[in-house]
Parts: sequence; structure tokens; C-alpha cells
Amino acid sequence: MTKRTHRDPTASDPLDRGAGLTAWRQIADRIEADIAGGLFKPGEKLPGEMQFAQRFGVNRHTVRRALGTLAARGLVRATQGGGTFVEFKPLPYTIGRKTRFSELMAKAGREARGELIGSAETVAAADIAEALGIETGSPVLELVTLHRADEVPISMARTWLPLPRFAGIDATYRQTGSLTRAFARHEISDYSRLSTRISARIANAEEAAHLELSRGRVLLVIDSINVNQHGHRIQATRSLFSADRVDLVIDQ
Amino acid sequence: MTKRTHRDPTASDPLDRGAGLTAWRQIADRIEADIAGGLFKPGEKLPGEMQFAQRFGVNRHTVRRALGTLAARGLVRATQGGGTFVEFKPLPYTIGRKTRFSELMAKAGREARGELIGSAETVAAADIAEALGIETGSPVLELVTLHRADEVPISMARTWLPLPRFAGIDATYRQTGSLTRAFARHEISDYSRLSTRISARIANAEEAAHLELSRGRVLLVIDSINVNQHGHRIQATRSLFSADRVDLVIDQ
DNA sequence: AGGTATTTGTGCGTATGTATT
DNA sequence: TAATACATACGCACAAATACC
Repeated sequence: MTKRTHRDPTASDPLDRGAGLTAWRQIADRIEADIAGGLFKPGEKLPGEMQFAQRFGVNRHTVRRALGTLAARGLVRATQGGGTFVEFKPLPYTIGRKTRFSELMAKAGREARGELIGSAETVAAADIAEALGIETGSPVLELVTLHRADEVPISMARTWLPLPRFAGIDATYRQTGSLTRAFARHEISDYSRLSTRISARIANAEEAAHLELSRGRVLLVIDSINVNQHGHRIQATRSLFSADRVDLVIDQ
Repeated sequence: MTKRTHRDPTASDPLDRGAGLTAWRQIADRIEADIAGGLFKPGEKLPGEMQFAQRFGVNRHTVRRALGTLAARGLVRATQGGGTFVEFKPLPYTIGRKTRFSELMAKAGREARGELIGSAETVAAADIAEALGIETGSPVLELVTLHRADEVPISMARTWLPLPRFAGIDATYRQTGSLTRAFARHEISDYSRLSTRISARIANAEEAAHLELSRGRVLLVIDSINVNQHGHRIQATRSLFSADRVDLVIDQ
């Protein structure tokens, strides 16, 4: 392959036509190699599709197909009118008994912020009731939150808390931007994880919008139950992480 | 909606045309409700597309679109010439320090079997070498295995073992169908997990074929390192699970 | 604030090579 | 061999979102 150590995005760099590999696959491989080799760095804007087309001597559709596969694998992200950008490497996210989002981010040198998207008083469905150890139909508070590190959305979560024990904690969360700090104002000085269950699926349109993901990206889904210092269940949460932005590290 | 308690797959069951919902979405919802309601049970073959078309008074293409969305969500699986089948509920797969696939399956009342797809002597890449605590370029044995529960593929794994310590263990694995038993013949009486890292992505064609998945399904990817009774690193593994068939339960 | 250029997204039509039936 | 389906690739045009001046 042609080594590219400097950057003239339109310099002719023809493909190996007639070989076994299709044009779009060769293009995808070369761009991926340029990313891996550091020619294009995370967060950086790639050359335009027309420039790639000129460089490789192909139609723009062919370049789009190549970039499409890279986008599907989470290596790049295209925004209409803006350009195509190299994605950042996944952030290691440690899951342990005492995982705190804000502490993890602080350790990684990134600023954490939790945002309350919505809250509602509702009644516990069967699965939520079982998780919280209460009767089905008991009143619960449901919070929907979005978590960012340096303004990049990392996860969104739906949290259920028993009522009336935690009445008003949504307002506290909105002020503090952290469940740990909101708990502190409701006399929960310490809490830890009782159980964790992990699955994965494709993001739906609403989830993709909140997490600023392109369509069809993969989510890691984490269902967890937290208990207070006395072992009583106080919280059930379903967290959604972009699998492209986060690796889960199990701390056992 | 029409309640269906018996099963005449062609009995007329018209849609709510002209309402806000498209025909294919209504059909998908009804079939999903029938699965959730237990009319169609896991592993069972659904009525043919033509029968659904007759039942709902639509074209077969409309039924295909509905079944396509259910297949994309992992609820059903279509096989050409065979029919469309209801998928099983996800199997809880516990990840702990001493997770053993065969024991887990035995506990779930299912028969476990490991199959050696391939093995090769190679040299450790940087990441494998780091995981095993050896020098990059050291000789390692690479095993590719497929794991089934009651003949259904649950996971496939790529395992790296240092050489010459484990020379010939591929043959032992082929005989025993279990890494635990193969280790036993190489004087590893006990081993446990040192680290676990979880991500998720879409299956490629080869992985989908081995795991008997339709295209575009989601995989849980688990990178783990195992140590022997003395704490020495003996094994690095990358396991791929179909996210539709398995839920990971973290045992902390 | 507004208009223009740039860039990605989408649709259509056409042609070609390959694999299947 | 013929018919068919499918993936690949090219060309043109326009829409939609963004960036820039």
C-alpha cells in the first residue's frame, strides 16, 4: 500500500482494480489504516467525500459506501453539512460495588455532568417492583437522566426510586447533577450495587438522539439494583451506554 | 385488539386501516403480542407468510416487513425454506471469578458442548502478549471454539495460551470438549478470572454463520484473562455471545 | 442577520460482472 | 445456454444541514 506520511487529500492514490477486493473495501481499509496510523486523529475532520473520490479515482458513491462501513463500526461519524469526523477511543467504565460516575470521570481527567431529562410519579410494574422489593403497583419516582463527560454524552439512564421515601429527589438531582449528591440530601450517605445484568441491542431513534449517535448504533444495556448501607433496596436503574464510546470493565 | 386464544392461522383478522399506524407495524405488534401471550412458544414455527397475509388481508410483502422488524429485534428467526421460528428468551450467563460454561449450563438444565473449530501456533501480538504477561512475538497457541447448549450455539471464543507450556492442548480440547477438562490434563487443577472487559458490536458474516445468527445481530464481546492457582496468567480469551440469546449477570 | 458555498444525504437511472436457477 | 437475481460502480440532480463571510 501507498504510505501516506504527509497530507495532500487529492493526490492521486489509485486502487488495485481487478484484484479480488472491491473498490469500496479497499478504500475503507486505506482510510482505516490512515486512522490507525495516526494520520487522521480522533476528533479530526476527514477530507470531504469528493476529495476522497478524486484521490482514489472513483465515484463519490463508492467513497460513501466505504465511509458507511467505517461509520457502522463506530470509527467515524458523519454529520450532514458538517463533515465526517474520527471518533474517540472507548472510555473504560469500571463496574464495581461502589461505582460512581462522577468519580470515574474525575479519575479519567474528564468533567462529569448529569442532566435530568424528565421525571414522573408512576406505579411500579412487575419487574421494577421485584427489583425494589415492593408490591406491584406501589408508587415510584421515575427519573430519566443523561450523563456527559466533557459535554460528550456517555450514557442515559432510567431510574426508579420508591415513594414516598424519595419524594422530591428529582428537584435535588436537577440542582446537584449527581445521584450521589441527591442521595446525600435524603440521608443516604452510602450505597452499593446489589446486582448487575448486562445486555446489548440497537439504539432506537429517541435514544440515538439523546446520546447523539448515528442510526443503528449498538447500546450496552445495564440493569442494576442499588442498596443502602443497611442492605435495603433503594434504587433500580437501566443505563444505556454507547458501545462505541465505552468499554465496561468488571471489577470483581 | 382481537384476542386470539385458539389457533386458526388463516381466520380473518382484519387490520385497522386508515388509522395512524401503518399496516406492517400493526401486524408486527399483533404477532409480538401473540408471542408475549404464549400463543406462539419459543422454538415453535410460526404460520407461513402467506397464511399471515390471508389472516390480515394484506400482501405477503407487508407481512415480510413486519416479520423483518421482529427478526431485527431478535424475537423471531427466519430460515430460507424452513420457516420463521420464535426465539428463546435470553439465558442468564453469570460472570464471576470461577465461571465455567459447562457448570452454568448444567445448572440451567441444558447440555453443554464445546467444539474446536480451529487451532494454530502463532506469535503473540502486542495486546495478547500484554494480557499473558509475555514478550511480544512469543509463541502462543490460538484456539477457536464454539459453545452450544442443547445444540444451540451460545458463544464462540478465540483463546490464546502460551507455548510451549500448553503444547498439544488443542488435541485434548477436541477430545474433552471443555477447557476445564483440557486444563486438568495439563496440571491446571484450578483457575480463576483476573480481569473482564465487555463491549458490544454487530456480528460480521463469519461470526453470524458460526453462531447461526441472521445478519446484523448484536454481539456481546468479552475479553478476559485467566490465572492459575498461583496467580500466573495462563489464558487470554475473547468470547462472542449473541446478545439475543444471553444476558450477562455480574457476580461481584 | 443573511446570503452563499460547502458538505453530507437521498433518489433515480444505467451498465457491468458474478453467481444462482 | 438462457433467465434471473444480486452486488458493484458510475453519473447526474437535488435536498438538507452546516460553515463561512
